[in-house]
Amino acid sequence: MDFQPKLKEKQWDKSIEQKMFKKWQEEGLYKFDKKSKKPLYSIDTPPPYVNTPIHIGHAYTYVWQDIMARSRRMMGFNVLFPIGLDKNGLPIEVMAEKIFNIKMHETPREEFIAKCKEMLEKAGDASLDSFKRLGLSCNEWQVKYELGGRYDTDDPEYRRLTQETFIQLWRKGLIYEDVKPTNYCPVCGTAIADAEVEYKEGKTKLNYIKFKVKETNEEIIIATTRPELLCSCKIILFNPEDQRYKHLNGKHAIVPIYGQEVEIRAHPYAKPEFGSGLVMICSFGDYGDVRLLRELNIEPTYAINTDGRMNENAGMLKGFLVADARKAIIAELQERDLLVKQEEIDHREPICWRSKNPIEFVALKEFYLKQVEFIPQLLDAANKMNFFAPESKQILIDWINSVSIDWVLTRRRYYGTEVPLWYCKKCNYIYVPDPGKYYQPWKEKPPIEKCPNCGSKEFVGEQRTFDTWFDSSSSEVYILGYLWDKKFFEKHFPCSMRPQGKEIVRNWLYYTLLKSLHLYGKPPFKECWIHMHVVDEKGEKMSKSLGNVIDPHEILDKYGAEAFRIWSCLEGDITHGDIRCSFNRIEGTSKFLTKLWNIARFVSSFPQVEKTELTDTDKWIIDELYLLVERVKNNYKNYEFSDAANDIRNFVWNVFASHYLEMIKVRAYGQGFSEKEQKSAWFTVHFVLKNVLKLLAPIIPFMTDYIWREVYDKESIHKQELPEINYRFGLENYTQKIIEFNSAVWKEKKDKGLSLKAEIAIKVPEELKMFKKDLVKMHNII
RNA sequence: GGGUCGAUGGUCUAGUGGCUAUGACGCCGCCUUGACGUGGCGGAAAUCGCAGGUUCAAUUCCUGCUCGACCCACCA
Repeated sequence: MDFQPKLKEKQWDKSIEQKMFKKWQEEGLYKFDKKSKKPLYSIDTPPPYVNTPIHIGHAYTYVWQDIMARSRRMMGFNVLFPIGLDKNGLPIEVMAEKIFNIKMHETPREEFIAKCKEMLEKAGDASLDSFKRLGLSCNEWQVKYELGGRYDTDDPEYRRLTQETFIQLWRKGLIYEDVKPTNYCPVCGTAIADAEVEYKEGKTKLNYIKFKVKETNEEIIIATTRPELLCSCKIILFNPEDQRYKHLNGKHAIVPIYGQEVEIRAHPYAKPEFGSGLVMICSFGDYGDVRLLRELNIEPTYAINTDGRMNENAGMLKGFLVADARKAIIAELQERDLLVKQEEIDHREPICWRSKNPIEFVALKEFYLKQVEFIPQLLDAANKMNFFAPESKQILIDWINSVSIDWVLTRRRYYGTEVPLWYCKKCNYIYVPDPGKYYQPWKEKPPIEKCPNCGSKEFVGEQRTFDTWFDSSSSEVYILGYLWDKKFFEKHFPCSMRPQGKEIVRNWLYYTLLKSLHLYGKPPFKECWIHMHVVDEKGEKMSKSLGNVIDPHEILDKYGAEAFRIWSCLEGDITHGDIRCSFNRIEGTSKFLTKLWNIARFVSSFPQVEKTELTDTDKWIIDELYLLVERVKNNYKNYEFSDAANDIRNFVWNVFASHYLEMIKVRAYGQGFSEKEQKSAWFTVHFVLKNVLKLLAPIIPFMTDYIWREVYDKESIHKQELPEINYRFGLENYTQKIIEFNSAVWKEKKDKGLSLKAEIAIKVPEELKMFKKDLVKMHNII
């Protein structure tokens, strides 16, 4: 009998991948079925920034999300797996400013927005192409405004949702307006949230300045890094334990140059060992100042304006930029012999996460969302979500516990979701529109004729936009169809899964939790998968400045998506720690693809037959398969894809191929065995292959589907469920012994310089007697 | 400064209070074996980050340190 494999080529052809992807799209394989009776599994994927190409970390984590989607689909869930693109906020504006060489605040708003759109248009959807090459099984790639649809965060519909959440929060009394010292980036020209503040290590000068004590006329020395803020000095502190200054308690100091009298007081904030042990508290030099003036209930004097320049409170420094003001005041102090010395010190400066410029504290009237008073509820809700890995939950808990002021919602930017408010020109009544429409108050009239309060017909539209995280933190509401199918939303909220990076727990996950708790009274997700980072060979973060960033396109071009996907599982588990990648091994891990391919080729050369009475060897491998299936299904359930992949590889290569297939080869060819025994082998090889393909389908979807369709079925493997093995024979304990025996025979032949086909006289151990016939034929034992 | 996590052959990983520490990639040697040389068999290669401690016994438990990642923080 001549056996012809159904798979002709000797290895996987990666050019098939994109053909398969196209076929999947044509078939609508992953389209979301709203009417499905299956339980829903919804994934709130992180929308990547549209204008930056995806890097290796993205590729890795989106592949893992795809494995989540595919494995849940094969576990019988109706999977909602939409893809979004983030097109909101500062990064878009900054990019547009750079490309067109314009300044936002010097450009008419309409025109600036048009420029942003033009830029986004040009940038295209490059990152989506990468995702398609990786084979992600998202429901839709282009269709918008429906369940499973692709979305952009600057879609008018998305913005309508953002505005609706604001209106609801407003009506619940959770939003208020207040003047507070606010983190402000003079370069971006906007208030920024605590979560947007970064720190930069650097050197700065600590200036020792002479003050006079009013009551005693004695000279005291105060060290400061912010001499330009002398004008806003409010109080001077020393440590209660500091004997040097005890006598000054309750006395007053006269601030040099400006002459205001400020109290001197004991307070533990002052550290005796720093500077002179005396610290001046200004409004505001840093977070310490903000906290202390709040604590001591002292009215601040703001010295810096929103343009980053000193104001009239700074007297002679008025109009200077902060950095220039510092130079000028130091020169003035030297002139008047008030500067004792300067020391260079290391310190950490708060900077804006986007512009990387130092932030200042300025007085701004902004809208706030209440969060501080909800910390116990937030902790409670956080604890109701299931985290993978469990220890990741601590990142969220720690952040919640550190929240100390409410969330500043408003930004003075253009390319963002508008705050939907109008103000009555006459009586300042704040008009909040009904939800249901996307509002642009800066260029539209309000949807009412006259002020409900005073009857005036003149309104001013709100100019500000929201913090981008205010948009992002409703993504799970958006994808669950809130805007288009409230019933569906209500039935399926909370969302099943939030996959995201550990670095944005404090904003994306936290803010989503906050809004969800405020609006729906429960946590937004059932499960959160928090991933660590892909780092370079040395364990260091990949960044453009270090030049160690790896573009996944190189790998996709060279090895294909399947190689990348199997590598991303075999390389390690990004849930528990950073992944240190070394790409010289991607070639090695992808060898498994070739092995699997050839196993399938071999198996495909035998006829597919009905189950007959099985031989013991066949029963044994099915027992092994059963155990594998149970372990892998459990791995999939718990998102342990690395364990699953390694386990499957080990079974397929080191048990099934190396031992089982070698043992049954002669029988499958039918030499010296009955037809019944031959058919038992035929049945078993296909049975194992079919189930192995199903187990691997979430990880390597292209190749498994290709083999499946060539060998088994016209319909995609991705319509199958994970295997359910109903046979048990109790023979799994023999595996180790079989492997040992075979290895011993091979070694013996090798040691004797014999060909593997050569006859050999060796005794099959008594305990392996049930496999004796196969073993004898396999090794040509005489 | 504080917290969390990580560190196992050249590389990536498994693992455990106790025989000669798992597997893979790479490397070296040998081998056509009716799927696969993108294969098979064999081999070399690790004082399990460093220094202490607990224990009869530690890679595994404890303490300190170094390095890396992430987060937090009020040192002017």
